[in-house]
Amino acid sequence: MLHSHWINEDTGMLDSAGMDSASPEYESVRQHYLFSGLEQGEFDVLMQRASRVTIEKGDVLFHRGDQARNFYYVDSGHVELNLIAATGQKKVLEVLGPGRTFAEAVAFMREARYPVTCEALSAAVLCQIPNQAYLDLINGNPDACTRLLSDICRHLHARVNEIERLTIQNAHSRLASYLLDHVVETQDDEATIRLELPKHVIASRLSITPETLSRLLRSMTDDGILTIEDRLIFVHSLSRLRPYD
Amino acid sequence: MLHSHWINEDTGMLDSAGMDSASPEYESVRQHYLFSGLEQGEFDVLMQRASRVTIEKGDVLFHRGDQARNFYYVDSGHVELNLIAATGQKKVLEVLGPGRTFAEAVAFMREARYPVTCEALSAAVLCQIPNQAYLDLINGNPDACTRLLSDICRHLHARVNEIERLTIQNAHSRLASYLLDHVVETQDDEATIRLELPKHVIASRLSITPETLSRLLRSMTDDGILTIEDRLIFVHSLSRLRPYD
DNA sequence: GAATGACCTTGATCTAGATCAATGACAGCG
DNA sequence: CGCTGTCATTGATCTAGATCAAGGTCATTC
Repeated sequence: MLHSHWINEDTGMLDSAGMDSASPEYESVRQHYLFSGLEQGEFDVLMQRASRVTIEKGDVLFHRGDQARNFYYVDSGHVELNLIAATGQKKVLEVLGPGRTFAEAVAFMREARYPVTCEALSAAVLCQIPNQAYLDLINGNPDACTRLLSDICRHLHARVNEIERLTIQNAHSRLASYLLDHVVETQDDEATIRLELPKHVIASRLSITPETLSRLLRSMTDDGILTIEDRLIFVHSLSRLRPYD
Repeated sequence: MLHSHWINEDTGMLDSAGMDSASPEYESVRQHYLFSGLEQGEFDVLMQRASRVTIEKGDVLFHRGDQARNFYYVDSGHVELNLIAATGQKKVLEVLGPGRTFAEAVAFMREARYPVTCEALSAAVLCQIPNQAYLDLINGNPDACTRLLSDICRHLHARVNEIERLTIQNAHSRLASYLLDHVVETQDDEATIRLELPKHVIASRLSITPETLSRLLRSMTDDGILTIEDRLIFVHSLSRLRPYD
């Protein structure tokens, strides 16, 4: 279940605590590029219509097909956006941590329904912003509108890349790309990678099974390309990892 | 090669014939929802900066990674947007016919490069519109901006669906979905489908090989679900086709 | 009317990755 | 403490779909 200062479905107003932009805890929201271009007054109005949602690990924030009335900013914790097949197979599209927004693109569809399901990977605190509140704001704010366009185009671009990865790359290359995307430290031909997510989540992100992920990593260590130590991976030869990418 | 009244790369102005909005041949462009909301004066300005491009079958309009300075409206013919792997494999993302626009989403990225390659499937006539011309226009036209947002979100949505098809559906279901999307006539449990594209293009669109497509259609006819007659497919039992979807 | 080339089909074989099944390694908890 | 649940590994097997190879059907061109 969701444990939250929940928004009243009918009035769109807060049931309990509202968000006060003066409160330092929402300064982080203010920094996000979707909001940074707003006047302080505009931002205040927006935050008055926003609310705070606390969810526990495994909670579902919304299901695919639900009416989309809000979008979200992640304060703390992690959530995943996934697709679930009739057969029960799950594909993780994206994992979002603090500072990221999601579902903002859905706000602008007429018959707005979430195209994905959102599930918490850990306890998380979110800022929930009604689509209409934001729409009211950018109507008459061409600057914010252009920024939003650019934001959504980046998403679109990311999806095109994802389709490419799925169709013209194999599991091996997808893993290599993923690893190269998560390097935390590098020097010469070596690098250190920190796996922030449980392996089975990474597997789903890469559209492979946990077994296959395990075997791929195994074969890479056997080939001497890398060493695994708990959640840390040491790449000994970036030049041998990269060709797969 | 491209045979066109080509736009001058440096000045962004026409080398030869410009587009005159008064000319009846551009009325179709005017109808498109990206332009229908514009004032006549705005539209005229836009068309003065647009140009006409004629391409032959197999011509490449732009390559993936090229600087994106224009987007396009299809007057006649068909073009495909594809991705090509290092190994030479090709994946067709989308096929566009008369009345469709493409690459408009790229206009709003800062470092704008085409994320796909555009190739003509047949001789085609396109209307080429400089991104900047359209950007100038919607700057100060919140209505056009919102419509554009909605357009791009629909694209985004389509990509999410595509990813779903690729990851949690198999080739059989993808074909079924494709067929159901291309029904031209239906009654009761039967339907007629017209294949507008060569089978190998359809195959790539579905991310399968032509051989597999041929075999899948074969097995469906063997099962009595459908009959194929040249480019026409008669579905005898939609209820047996649909479950795959 | 042979020749070329674009499509499509069909068969034989191969393979990446899934699935099924068993076992470990831990963490939390009564 | 042993118990239960979660996560990861490893092996054995299976399979969807790719790849390779060979024809077959047209339309176009010389």
